[in-house]
Formats: sequence, C-alpha cells, structure tokens
Amino acid sequence: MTKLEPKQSLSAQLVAELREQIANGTFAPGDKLPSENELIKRYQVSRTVVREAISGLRADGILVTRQGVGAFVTNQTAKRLEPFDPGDLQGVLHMLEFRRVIETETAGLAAERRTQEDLIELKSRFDELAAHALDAKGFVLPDYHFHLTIARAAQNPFFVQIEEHIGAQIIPHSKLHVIAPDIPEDLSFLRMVHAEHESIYKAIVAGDGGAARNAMRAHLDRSLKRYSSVLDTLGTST
Amino acid sequence: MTKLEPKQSLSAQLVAELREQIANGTFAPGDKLPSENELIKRYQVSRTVVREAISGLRADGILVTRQGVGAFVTNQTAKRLEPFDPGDLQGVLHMLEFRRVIETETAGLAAERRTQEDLIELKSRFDELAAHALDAKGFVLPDYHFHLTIARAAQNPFFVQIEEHIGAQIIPHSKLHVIAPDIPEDLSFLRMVHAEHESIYKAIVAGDGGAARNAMRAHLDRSLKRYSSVLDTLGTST
DNA sequence: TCATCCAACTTGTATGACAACATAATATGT
DNA sequence: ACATATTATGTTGTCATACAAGTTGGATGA
Repeated sequence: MTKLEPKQSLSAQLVAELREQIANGTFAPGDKLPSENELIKRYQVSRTVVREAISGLRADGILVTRQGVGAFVTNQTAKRLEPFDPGDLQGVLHMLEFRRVIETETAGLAAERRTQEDLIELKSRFDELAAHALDAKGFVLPDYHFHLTIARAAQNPFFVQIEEHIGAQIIPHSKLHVIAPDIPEDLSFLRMVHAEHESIYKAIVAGDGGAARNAMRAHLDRSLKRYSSVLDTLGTST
Repeated sequence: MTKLEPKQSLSAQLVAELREQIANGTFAPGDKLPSENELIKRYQVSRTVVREAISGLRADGILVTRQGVGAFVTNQTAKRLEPFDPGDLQGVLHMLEFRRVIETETAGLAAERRTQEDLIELKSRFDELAAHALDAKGFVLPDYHFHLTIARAAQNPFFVQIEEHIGAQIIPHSKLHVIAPDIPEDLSFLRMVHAEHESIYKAIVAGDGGAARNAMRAHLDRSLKRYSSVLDTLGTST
C-alpha cells in the first residue's frame, strides 16, 4: 500500500507513478508488471483505476499486455520527440534554417542514390506539384510530398523520419491557414518557386548531386531571405 | 452504431477508430467528443471499453477530459517522432550519415554565433571530455554532452531538439554496452578521437565557422569509415 | 515418461451503482 | 421584473461484482 500524489484524477496519478517507476528502473524493460489485483492492493484503488492507468501506458507504447499473462514493460523508454513548433516568425526562420541544412544534403544524396522506382514516384509528385504551382494555398501539400519523396530517394530512413516530422507540422496548417501573415502571393513569386523546384527535380533526375545540393540550398535560401525581410519590416515598423 | 475492425482488443480498436476520426478531421481540435453514453450506443461496447479508449488517447495528449463536462480534442494532432533506432549495423551507418549532415552545420553555426556563456559551458564540457578521453566506455556520455552543448551554441532550438533526440538513443546504450561489437578500443584510436574533438573545440572558440565545419565533418567521417570497414569485414566473412 | 486434463491465475468485457462536478432550467423571494 | 437560490439533468470519476477468454503449471493417470 503506497500513497499517491493528489491533485489529479486517480488514474492520472497512477499513470505518473508507474511511469516514474519504469523510468527509474524499478520495472526494467521486459519485466512483468504486478498483476492488477496486486496493484489494487498496493495502491488501494479500484480495478477501474488500475486498468485505465495501464491502458494509458499501453497507448504510449510503454507497456504491452497479453491476456492471461500480464503487462510487460517495453524497451520504449526513450521519450518521443514533440512536434516541431515554429511558434512565432522567429521560429519559422529557425525551422527554415534547419530544413536548409537537412534538405540540401538530402537532395544531394537523392540525386546520387535514387532508384528507378524513386524516379517514377518523383515524376508523379513533380507533375502534381506543377499542376498546383500557381495555387498559393493548394501547392503546400504537393510541395511537402515532393520533398518527402526526395527524402525517400536518399535511401536513409532517418531523413525520411525527420521529413515526416517536419511535415506533421505543415499538414494541419495547410488545411487551415498560412503560418506567416500578409505575404504577397503574386504570380511571379509562385513562378519562381516552381522554377526552383524544377531545377531540383532535373538535378536529381540527372544524378548530379552537386547541382541538386545547390538547387535545394538556393530554394530554401530564398524562402529564408523572404521571411527574414518580413521580420525586418515588422521590426522597423514597431 | 458502427462496426469496428476486429483482430484486437475492443478498447484498442476504439482507440484506433477515434484516433482516425480525429486525424481526418471528423473531430477537430477544440471539439467535444460524444459523451460516453453516446459512444456506448454508437459502437455497441461497454462503458469499460469506452473509458479505456479515452484513457489511452488522454495519455497520448490527444484528449483532455473535464469532469462533468466532457472530453475535448487538443491541437496535439501531430504525432510525436519515435526514438531513432539504429537497429543493425547498417542503421548505425545511416545514423552517422545523418549526424554528419546535422552536426557539421551545427558546429559551423556554433562557431559563428556562440555567446560568452556558451564558451564557458563548452570549456567545462570539453574539460570533462578530456578527463575521460582514454576511457573507451566512460567517454560516451561526456561526448554526447559536448555535442549537445555545441547544438545549444548554434542558437537554433531545432538543432538542440534533434540532438537530444539522437542522444535519447545513445544514453541507454552507453549504460549497457556499445552498439557495434568487437571494435578494437586501442589507445591510439582514442587519442585520435580526442584530437578531433580538440580541433572542433578550438575552431568554435576561435569563431571560425569553416574550420569548425571541416573539423566536425572529418570527425564524423572517420567514425563513418570506421564502422563502414567493419561492415565490409562482416560482409566478406559470411 | 509422457500426454491429458484441470485448477488457479491473469487480462478483457459487461453491468450497475454512486460520487463529484458543471450547466441550464426552474423556483423563489424581494 | 429582476436577482438569487434551488433543483434537475447530464457528464465524467470511481467502486464493486460478475463472467468470458486466455495462459500456465501441476496433478493425474496410463
């Protein structure tokens, strides 16, 4: 019988308690958790509370349960990375700088390693991107898919994972509104962006890693400078 | 009344179902979920199942519940990135390639942007690293802290986040064993690694971004080639 | 020795009851 | 008529009991 910290629902307290015990090694990966009845006796709560707590940890991937056997701790002890949150405009700049680093090299590796299957999918993505090239709001998602396909062509799963993680932030925003406000969406700009995409695409098709790196870096450099000028404008106006 | 996909526990099915409906926008962030009684009627399951499902989504941060009011969808729709799992030796190579891309630029930015506070902490980290330089097992954690401090000095939070994410995989392994087996841990190698660390450190102190990039790239290049040769050896021996 | 069966234990699901809390409708007093 | 209690209703939180379904290990018997 152990006491729990108050101020929350009992199940939430028990979740925190068990999570703590797993983190500090009381229950190591692979270990079997005490049975529900034992947890009931130990913490003096109902089975409902115990089961909801276990249910929560199971949803987190920290536990797996087997009917008739018990609940076991996985080796998923490491915390998962929270979604990238650009936050303010400064954060958008940081994000673009980060993407420039990642995706420049991704494009280069993609050009050097892409398979025939990659080229087929990349063409499909590029065509869709071209179809929405002049649609300021509609080109965001195809744009993301284009970049994601490039990451896949780089033949390194970590570039794909990080690209998906970046995109997880982009997709919901694309459904609602643009992050930065008051950016003129003139056609000349959209045409320029598409020209940049085209040069990236051609370099990858040609298998020219250096050209792909330069094209991608230039592409994200322009975005960075564009947002940066907006930040300066806001800075001088206030 | 809606049917659920079988082949799992009912609560797990309902978790998947609700997660899907939240993902595809049926329940948008801020919306109130149907009450437990309504979910019971709709999916023809007991309240136990409904509550465990909601409990799981709540642990994931997708829902928040308020007693007497209801369950509400948060804007935490984007899923968190799973820990980087190198898996086999091939994965270790992918990880090192990924790190080379990230950390080369991180070191360069750190050299160009580091504050006085950064330099003070970096010196502390480097001294500790020097103290463990010839300890094959004990230098892993100070090594990680050294790299993490460099990421902080780059003044871009995303580089810090990704570095922490990489480290979340390194730390548990450092407590147990080295990932790759049978690597000779001779002193000459450890001395070389430390010399590389020193050149990175000096370049950042000097504020020379180019030198810092070169030093970091060389550092990770060596690791990459070293592991790569191991992979070749294993490949030819089998 | 070996196979079979069974008893005990574990998790999964269902149901009923009540407590705690929030909100809106209703009643009440002025 | 208005402001203030009061009540009714609906919601989530917790407890208890019962049974189903799955697993394990030992007892039993040939």
